[in-house]
Amino acid sequence: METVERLIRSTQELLWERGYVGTSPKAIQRAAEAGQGSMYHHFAGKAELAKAAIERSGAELRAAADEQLSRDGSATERISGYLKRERDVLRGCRVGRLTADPDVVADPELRAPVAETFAWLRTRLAEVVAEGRRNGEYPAGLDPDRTAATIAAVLQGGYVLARAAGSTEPFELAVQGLVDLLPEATK
Amino acid sequence: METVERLIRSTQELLWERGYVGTSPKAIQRAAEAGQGSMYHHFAGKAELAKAAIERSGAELRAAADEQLSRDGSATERISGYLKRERDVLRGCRVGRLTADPDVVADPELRAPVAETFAWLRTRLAEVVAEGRRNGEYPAGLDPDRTAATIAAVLQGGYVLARAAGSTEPFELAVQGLVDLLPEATK
DNA sequence: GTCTATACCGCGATAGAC
DNA sequence: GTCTATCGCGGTATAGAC
Repeated sequence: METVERLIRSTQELLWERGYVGTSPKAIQRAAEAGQGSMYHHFAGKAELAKAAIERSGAELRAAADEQLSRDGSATERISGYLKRERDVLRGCRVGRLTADPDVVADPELRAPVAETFAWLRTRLAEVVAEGRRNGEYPAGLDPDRTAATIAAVLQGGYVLARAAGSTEPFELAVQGLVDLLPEATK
Repeated sequence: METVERLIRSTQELLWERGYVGTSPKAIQRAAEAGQGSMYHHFAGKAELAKAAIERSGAELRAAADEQLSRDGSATERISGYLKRERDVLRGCRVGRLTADPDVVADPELRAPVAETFAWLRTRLAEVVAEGRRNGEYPAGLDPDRTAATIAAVLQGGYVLARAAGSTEPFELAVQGLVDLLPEATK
């Protein structure tokens, strides 16, 4: 694999694990098996490399979510499938995690890919809810944008509760609790 | 105010803002207007001080939540009141934020107060849901533990979405979306 | 493109004076 | 109890050789 690629992937992993403040150029170089000079040749500094890594992680999150949400089935089936797909719950969300980092939130260049990822996700979820509403699965009164935000929040919050507990259980409870609350098909 | 008290409160603020890795003893001393020797006289080190600060924040979170959840009103009214009480949404949750910190999650001493806080919160919310179920407000099939986890997750996830967007809007959408989904009183 | 050397600063803590 | 001095280490980057 080329150096640039190794640098980006190593940065993705470290940002996921330790966040932006907790990730040093030196640690990235070690993980990527790249030298100091090599890293600074390809990237202006930590921030620029982080930006590339965050964009990559955002793209991967979108692809994975879209894969689930574009399957066949009812809206609830697709949403439920997305929520329950295999996840490394205790590692948390690689994109959502970054919102805890003040340096990421404060820097427009770094926050942008995070913002875009969740904007896309909420829009995509709202489409699925709207489809369910159109075909009579959901009542006309169900607001797609609100429901989409709730679904995305349960996931992100589920990670928080799981990491707090040191167990995947609260995540699974939260997800199942949400699925329970989704309106049943009004056949 | 006494030195110890100033140290704890300053640490609470810094942990909220910058997390554990992002908070240095020097920054704490500056914020608390305490000297180096003073801090190390009262606390063995950064970890011990952080533990005291996290315990304090957890106690404050529990008190604030209990205040809302113990009011008069239906279960949905109390839950809704808790979700919609005034919050500094863009600052996020001072306790939930810590789950992003690998050093906190890895250290049992630091994770314990975080775990206990959310365990308490989920239990308290489950009580409210169970009360709503007993008095006929909620159907018998509604699972209190699941629903409680979902409510707590929506809050924590709402913060994540809001910070990602740089706006409180996704938080408010997620909360309202959840309230919409809660069963209406079967009168 | 990648290497090594160098720089400056802040981190987290200890030591001992007052 | 609080102060200043000191320590070893790592963060983040620049410079210039190869």
